[in-house]
Amino acid sequence: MVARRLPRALVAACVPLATRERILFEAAHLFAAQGFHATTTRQIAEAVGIRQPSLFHHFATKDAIVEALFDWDLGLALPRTRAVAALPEPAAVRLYRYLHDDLRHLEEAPYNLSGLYADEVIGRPEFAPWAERRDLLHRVVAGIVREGTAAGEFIEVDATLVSQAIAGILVRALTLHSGGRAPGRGLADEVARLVVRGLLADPAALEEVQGRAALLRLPGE
Amino acid sequence: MVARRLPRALVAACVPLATRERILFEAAHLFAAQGFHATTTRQIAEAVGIRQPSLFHHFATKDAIVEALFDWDLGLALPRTRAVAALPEPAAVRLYRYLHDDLRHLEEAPYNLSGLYADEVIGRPEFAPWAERRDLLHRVVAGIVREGTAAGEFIEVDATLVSQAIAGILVRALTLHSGGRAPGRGLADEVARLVVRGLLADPAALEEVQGRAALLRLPGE
DNA sequence: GTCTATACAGCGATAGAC
DNA sequence: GTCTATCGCTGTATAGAC
Repeated sequence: MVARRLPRALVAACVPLATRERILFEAAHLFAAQGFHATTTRQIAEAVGIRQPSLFHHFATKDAIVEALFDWDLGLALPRTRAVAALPEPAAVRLYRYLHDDLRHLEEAPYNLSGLYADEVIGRPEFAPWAERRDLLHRVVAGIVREGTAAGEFIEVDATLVSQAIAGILVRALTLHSGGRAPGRGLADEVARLVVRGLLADPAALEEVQGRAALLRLPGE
Repeated sequence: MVARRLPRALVAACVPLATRERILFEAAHLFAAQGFHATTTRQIAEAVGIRQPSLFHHFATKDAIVEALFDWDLGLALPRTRAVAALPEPAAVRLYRYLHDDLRHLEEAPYNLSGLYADEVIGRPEFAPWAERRDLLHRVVAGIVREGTAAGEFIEVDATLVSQAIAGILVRALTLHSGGRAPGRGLADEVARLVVRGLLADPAALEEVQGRAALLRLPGE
């Protein structure tokens, strides 16, 4: 799947994707820019280059488009995060690796996913299963932070607050990235360094943490 | 204005506010929970206890409600932040004070403002003046960070990335708070400590920074 | 698989009585 | 200042031809 490593604009311009994929691509971008409710099915259809009713041949409802995007994102991120969290490594290393991988995943995504995690979307009762999975992911992250504090690696902090702050940073960093920042310039490492350094009882340990995180082998890789 | 220091639920239940204020209060909460576009004028009216057309006696349009909320928030935060940024103090002290004051402002707000800063609202062309003011505030914050790095107080970081990360944390911390966390439990200081510690070249200086920030006297106080 | 035509519900906003 | 009644528009989704 080399397409995921190319700049999004190139993908959109050159690669002849299936209509279903192009709907997901254009819908995600419009959701990110305008919000879900402000984006009409007519706008999505126009961006794809088809008529509005033709959308409904590929997705039964507008909500189904959102579900497909959630599935693509959380369906991958949640198992991977749990795998990282379960490794027999220091909490700082696991947290670093989680941050790095999540940011890379968002950076390399063919879709701009930053519009999905606003309360107006994921907070709707119809999407409650996805909200649960997101909360579960936050709890896994909070668990790593709590273990790090207990082990003396991290300072004393409210782990829930930290996991929420991380969620806020990730969404926001993504917005910045999709706003034109060159991908691959090290955003993933830059953010991971910033967050982990702020938590480490001994910030001088950051370099070793980053090095060990980079060497981690996840199950199935 | 002692009402601002009471829990919001109490305010809503006991204090007989003017209709205009109650519209702002209920609209802000609905915008935060559902998003702007998903919130209908009928829902706002129902929450206030009047009929839908009666809203338009107090606000000419639905957008005018949003404008009033932006004015209440940014109209106060922007001048205050600029005043803090201009003080002859170390960057760490100014950043700490900004974070603390902004969080207190959000905590004590009679309105839940977390719904306004989603792209679907502030990104709309009609609200471009408010987006400009928000961006200006971010640039002021980035300026403090940049000065801190230049002075050797802060580590080497991308100041724009940091200001975006801070924006993400603030919105998210607010969501957490409005979700039932007890106010006044030190959220403002907890978040400010976390962020400033992550930036300080010498994290041990945090205690002194916090102490000096608390003693800062702003012009006109 | 895409089209034209259209159903039909819900939206913001207005008119005018009280 | 609030009400009832209603307008005009836009939204999602469907029907059925090609």
